[in-house]
Amino acid sequence: MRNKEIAEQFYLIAQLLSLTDENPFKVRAYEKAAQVIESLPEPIEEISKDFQKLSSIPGVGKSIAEKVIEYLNTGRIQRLEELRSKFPEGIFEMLKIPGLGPKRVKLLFEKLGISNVDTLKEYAQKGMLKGLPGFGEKVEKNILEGIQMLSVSEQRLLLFDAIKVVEEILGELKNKDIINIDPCGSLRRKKETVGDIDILCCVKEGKEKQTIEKFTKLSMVKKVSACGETKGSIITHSNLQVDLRVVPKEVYGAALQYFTGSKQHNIHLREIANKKNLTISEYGVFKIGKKDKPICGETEQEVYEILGLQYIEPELREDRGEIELAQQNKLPKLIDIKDIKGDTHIHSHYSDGANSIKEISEYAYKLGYEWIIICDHSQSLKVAGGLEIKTLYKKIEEIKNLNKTSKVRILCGQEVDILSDGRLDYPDEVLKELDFVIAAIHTGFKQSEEQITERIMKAIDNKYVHSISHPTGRLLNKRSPYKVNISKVIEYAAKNGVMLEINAFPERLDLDDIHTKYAKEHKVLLSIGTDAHHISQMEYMILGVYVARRGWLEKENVINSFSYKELIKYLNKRR
DNA sequence: GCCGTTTTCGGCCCGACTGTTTTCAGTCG
Repeated sequence: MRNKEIAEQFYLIAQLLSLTDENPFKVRAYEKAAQVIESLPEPIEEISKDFQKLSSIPGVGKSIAEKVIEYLNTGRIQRLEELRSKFPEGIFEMLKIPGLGPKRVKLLFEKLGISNVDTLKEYAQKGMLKGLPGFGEKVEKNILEGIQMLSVSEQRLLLFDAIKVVEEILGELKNKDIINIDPCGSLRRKKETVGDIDILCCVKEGKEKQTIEKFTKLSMVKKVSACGETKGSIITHSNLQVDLRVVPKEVYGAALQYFTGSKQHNIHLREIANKKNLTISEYGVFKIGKKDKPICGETEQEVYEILGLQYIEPELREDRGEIELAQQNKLPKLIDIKDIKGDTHIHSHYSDGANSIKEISEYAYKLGYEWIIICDHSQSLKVAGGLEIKTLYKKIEEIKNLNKTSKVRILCGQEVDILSDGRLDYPDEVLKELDFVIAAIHTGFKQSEEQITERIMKAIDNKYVHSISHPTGRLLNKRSPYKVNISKVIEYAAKNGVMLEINAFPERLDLDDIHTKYAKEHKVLLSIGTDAHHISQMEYMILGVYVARRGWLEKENVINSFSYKELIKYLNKRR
């Protein structure tokens, strides 16, 4: 699957074009195409076999389609090479400096010949940028600070960590002057990682400025980058940017909609608005030409309604077809945390978990679950305390006994290693004694795409395997997925009635949203497993539900919504 | 470069803040 790689080429073209005098909309067109290609669940190399199909992808026209083909055939794009030859490599790094955009980078390059960050730093330190049009004392200082930032924070924050930060901010900020306060942006859309944090609020009249000032003095603030009448922007000690916007109550919904994004979703909405002779901003929906009073905007629902759209849940707002479905009133009814009746992947102290099965079952009861599945590691995974067959039988016995008194039904499962040759880590006569088997790859990450894909498909062939755990093996910010043709795995799982897991561990979230949606389209059932190694981690379930929602799943698509009776019926049918 | 129930040409989302400016350009989201 080369979608990311190809999208990257178009992002580069867009960046370089922004340095030229080209039509800015051309830049946007390349960016849009890159985003669309990045979000495709199918390998673009497959789609490209049919030029018609490729060029009919919204945002991909004839010219970009040709470039995709060119890249697939030759490994390069002529247009990109031309652009590259005009600008040195160091330019890309300069474009990453916060506060420095294409216009100024171009100016620096053309007037002073500056083409990398180090040179820029020298010039700025010596005060040699002043005098260029638009460059003053402050700009010089901001560039130096921007360079500082560049070296420290490259990574995006895990959703789970971002949620914690927001809780802290809201806790400090809340007082009687605040009427409403909500995190927006990618955090509200529950994206797997978050680049910065946007918070929206409305306050009692006359308290706007005061609220922003209080925000810029929070204990976590390292630097205040903006402090105006309606907006404050800070950098925290951990180099995270947090923005606060204050808006009037009458247009809170319009602002919430606007700041939730995504950018592409909003652009699409505004195009629809324009066709209806309307215009939308964070201050409401207006008739074109009548900017004095908004038609509506107190709630998000109103905004969608006036555009002739069904309300769209934040998790869907990525411009991946949700707007078209909303026009036809055909949006999926997304699964909710309340639909969850059990967890399919919890480790106990039999392997590397911290708690006993009894403790886990008691905690599950507190969470309101009907059932849980205890999946420990299998015998070859020695570092994680993988269970020898003898111990596994002891575990089966213990669960049988616990079930006599337990308030939640406990199923005995195992997370069984898919060995490097595709065999499973227990023989069939052992597997058949288990209620639930999830198969997973923990070794041989370096194998080729063919090998890994084959391994997983072989595991799917085993009639005792119910689900494939963390199907791509990625760790956010740490490790790329192993090379696996995941769309092929999804199609094969569909054919064989095997589930795929949405692993809800904060740094996994694997499957991701895009392939979860692809799995649904192929009628694959998903299992959400927290992979908890401590009972407190069973709360990660919500993260799995977020992925499911971003993948358009309804409760029917997720085994965790099954009652105990339905679950057993389903599992027996499979055998 | 993309796209089309007004169009195959002429549009393409919208506003806040900053810094350098005397009315606006650049950047960001």
